[in-house]
Amino acid sequence: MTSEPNLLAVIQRQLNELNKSEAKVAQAILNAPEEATRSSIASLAAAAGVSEPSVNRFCKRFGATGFPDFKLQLATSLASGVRYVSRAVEFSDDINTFPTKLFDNAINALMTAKEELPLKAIARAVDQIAQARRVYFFGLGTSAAVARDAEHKFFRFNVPVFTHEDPLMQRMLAASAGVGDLFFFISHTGRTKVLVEAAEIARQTEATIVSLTAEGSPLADQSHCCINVKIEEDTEQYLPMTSRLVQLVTLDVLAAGVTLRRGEGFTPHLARIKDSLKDTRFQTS
Amino acid sequence: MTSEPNLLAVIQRQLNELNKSEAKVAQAILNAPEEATRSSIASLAAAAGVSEPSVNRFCKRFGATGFPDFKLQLATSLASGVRYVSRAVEFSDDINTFPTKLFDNAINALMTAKEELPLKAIARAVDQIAQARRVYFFGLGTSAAVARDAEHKFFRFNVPVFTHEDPLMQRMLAASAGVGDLFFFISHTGRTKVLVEAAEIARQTEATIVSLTAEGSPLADQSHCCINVKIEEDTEQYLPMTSRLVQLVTLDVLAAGVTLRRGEGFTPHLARIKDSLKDTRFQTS
DNA sequence: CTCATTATGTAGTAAATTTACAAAAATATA
DNA sequence: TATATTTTTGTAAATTTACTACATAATGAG
Repeated sequence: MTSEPNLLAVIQRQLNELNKSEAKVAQAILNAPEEATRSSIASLAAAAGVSEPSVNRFCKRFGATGFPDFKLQLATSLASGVRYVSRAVEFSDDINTFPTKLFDNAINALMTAKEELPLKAIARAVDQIAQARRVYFFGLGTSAAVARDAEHKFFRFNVPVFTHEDPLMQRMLAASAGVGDLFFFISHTGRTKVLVEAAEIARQTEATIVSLTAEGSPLADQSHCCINVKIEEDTEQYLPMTSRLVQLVTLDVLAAGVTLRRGEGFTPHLARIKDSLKDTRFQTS
Repeated sequence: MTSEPNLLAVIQRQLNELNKSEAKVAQAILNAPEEATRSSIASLAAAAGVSEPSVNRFCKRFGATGFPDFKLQLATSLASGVRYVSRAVEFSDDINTFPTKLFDNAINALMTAKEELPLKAIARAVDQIAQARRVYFFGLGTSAAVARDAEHKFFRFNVPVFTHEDPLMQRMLAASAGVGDLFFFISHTGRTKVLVEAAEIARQTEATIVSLTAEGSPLADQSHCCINVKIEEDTEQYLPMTSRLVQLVTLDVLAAGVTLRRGEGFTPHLARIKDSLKDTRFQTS
């Protein structure tokens, strides 16, 4: 089954590559998706201002066998509960609308990322992490929190893991790196100067450089392995919200990959770590 | 729209009360529901061994306006039913399966949380944060990274924000709190001793205590306001993965809530913060 | 057994969808 | 710039699909 998880997102993404009348159809559907699932090809054609065959061609372009099949896929996609592609919070929103919007945006971002996971890069990064003697997670701003989260995950693999938010520490550690050291840089844009500089410094050593960042960015250029996660544009203006979620889950994937690499015999080790926390908690009554 | 959660269950339940040919139709649909959504009224009638109008009548009996409408409802019902299943990573998984599983689990966790958002608690927490003179975000382990992330978001609101991972610092800060101070505790279980103790200490002051944790937990008991997000059980044994994502998005919701509270006039302030980062990045070529 | 009621199917009709083809627009080429 | 070629779009006819009205069959009551 190759049914797309979110048909609306796919339509949204391809909006530019459509020709005039197909774009009109796309817009009509995006405007009122639920209605589209209920309307006939004639009424949708009218709503979009195009002819009926244009609607039909549109449907086939998106992998449906025809209009009814398309409606079915659309309905299925909508049923998942994520209504719209990506909706910005507005000042007119109230408590009943904006929380849902934010959750929807987060879900959409993960769905989009999931569709285009760079599996080869991930596999390679797992290899490199599994072999590393020491791993440094470096990020700044929001990505610093992501790096911190990664640290909490990866230290479980018997590999010394370090995080530093201080750019000067990052530079110095990069400079003193050697064989077996792995620097893992996290950055949404891949253009943060001090981080890129740290990567440049590390690059001059024997260390391996992996980055979770935008393809083609200065940071990616410095990396032996770049994991480029498809980032749905953050629609909100001032807070990076969705990109870090994708980063976190991607790091989960890497952690799981390393665990699988270690094999079943590694489970007791993880269990011991888990047990060590037992006494820090109040028991469930 | 009062669409039933599971149309198949409804059909199953009414099976006895149907007359002969309607029962045949019901059986045909129950045997192959997915296929039914794709077939025409003629082929379904053939499959059931009845006439086309019988199928049509069957559809109307179950609240649909006709056969196409029924198919739509059926498809919707099938889609939403399959959604909420999270699957654990197994040692037999390979690179093509486990990344998808992890993303699916993350998506499911967010969808589940979205269904049962504690809007009143969220609204209250927004109120309290918006009025606070000082906000402390405290978490330990994975939640420390979440707290760090929150710090990065909330400092934008002109309110002094602090995070400390050190339990001793947390205790001391809690002890010296006063009116206008808000302690925001983040904990998946709500049972981490040192965190609960810090909350108890803070509780003896004039400070406000908000927590993002499990309902009914010791930590929740200490809080003036507890935001209980529905946590899909982490199926993986050793790494808390999905719960922190829900926490992060919930904090995004709170941040957005505070922004909306501040009103449109606040936008320039946020823009200034954003601009301040401009020179830290390499320009896009 | 007959009548009334309900259930089911037949056939025709209306609607919706698709196909084939032609006109129009856009693009490339001379 | 004019012409040829390709792509896009619409028209109209063909086909498939769904629905309605009505007739027949089955069921049950008196």
